[in-house]
Amino acid sequence: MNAFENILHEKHVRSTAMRLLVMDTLAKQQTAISLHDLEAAFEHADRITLYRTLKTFEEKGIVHSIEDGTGATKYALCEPGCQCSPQDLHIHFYCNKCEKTYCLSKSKIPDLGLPKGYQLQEVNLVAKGVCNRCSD
Amino acid sequence: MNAFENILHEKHVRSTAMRLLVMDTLAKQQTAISLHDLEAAFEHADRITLYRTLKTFEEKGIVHSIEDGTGATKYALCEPGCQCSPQDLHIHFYCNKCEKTYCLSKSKIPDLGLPKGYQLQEVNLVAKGVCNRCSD
DNA sequence: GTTGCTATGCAATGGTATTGCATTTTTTTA
DNA sequence: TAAAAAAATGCAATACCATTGCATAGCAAC
Repeated sequence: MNAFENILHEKHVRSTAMRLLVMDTLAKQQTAISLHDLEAAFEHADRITLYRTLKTFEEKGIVHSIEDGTGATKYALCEPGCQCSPQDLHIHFYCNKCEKTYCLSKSKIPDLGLPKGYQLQEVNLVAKGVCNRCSD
Repeated sequence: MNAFENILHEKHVRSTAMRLLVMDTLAKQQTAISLHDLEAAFEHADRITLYRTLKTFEEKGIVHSIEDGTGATKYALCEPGCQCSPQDLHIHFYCNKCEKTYCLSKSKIPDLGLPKGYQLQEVNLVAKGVCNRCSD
């Protein structure tokens, strides 16, 4: 049983060939990718199956999604130990030059100081600008 | 010349009946609204004209847009003096119960502490949970 | 008043997200 | 092990939001 199978088992998601392939593909990315990107990484995979795989992964806390404002939701594998609670979440950075969305895993979301009465459940924070690779 | 006409003039946008109506409608909202919502506020307005009005307003810094993850971009009037730079920006809050998006104008975006080499230009921060009206 | 630019309105299109249903695969149970 | 149940997959179809092209109307400058 390899690492991916372990994760699926831990998260109570059945291990299938397709799901392992998707995890493997996501793990190889340097950036968060869209459904379209994921589809392009396979030769003969059905878009809908990939879509539902991502949705299942998201529900079960295997990937997190990012609304980066491009119109296409991006997905990336969660870090080990991530519960997807606001404290676990990190900043995402969308580069206006290379048009990629990066997980800044080490930059956690700062305390937001919400007004009284607001109950925080999730945070989607996307910083936009020029990434370190493009700013030379 | 009323307040809205002044703003349009300052921002170098021509004052038209349609644009003044849109500003008026936006000013009356307690929340950021979508193009669809805006359309519903008028009886006989063309969707595309409203779309382009919002786009023009956004370009000229009259409104700001929020990607709240619902799939439909939300718009709200900028505060007086807003330059839409990261320092001016505030947190948005999407309520999972009433499904509305609020501008928390007094809650500015905290310092993000981006890694070296990342140049910040814009920030889209949407906190999600239950708003103070729905949490009683 | 005429010319030219801008705004408006209608039509059409493209892209992403999502659901329904039939079929296959996997798991459970007898 | 075979049958039954549950879940995953694949194809088709759809809904919704965003966006562009083009023709017309309105305003502004000369």
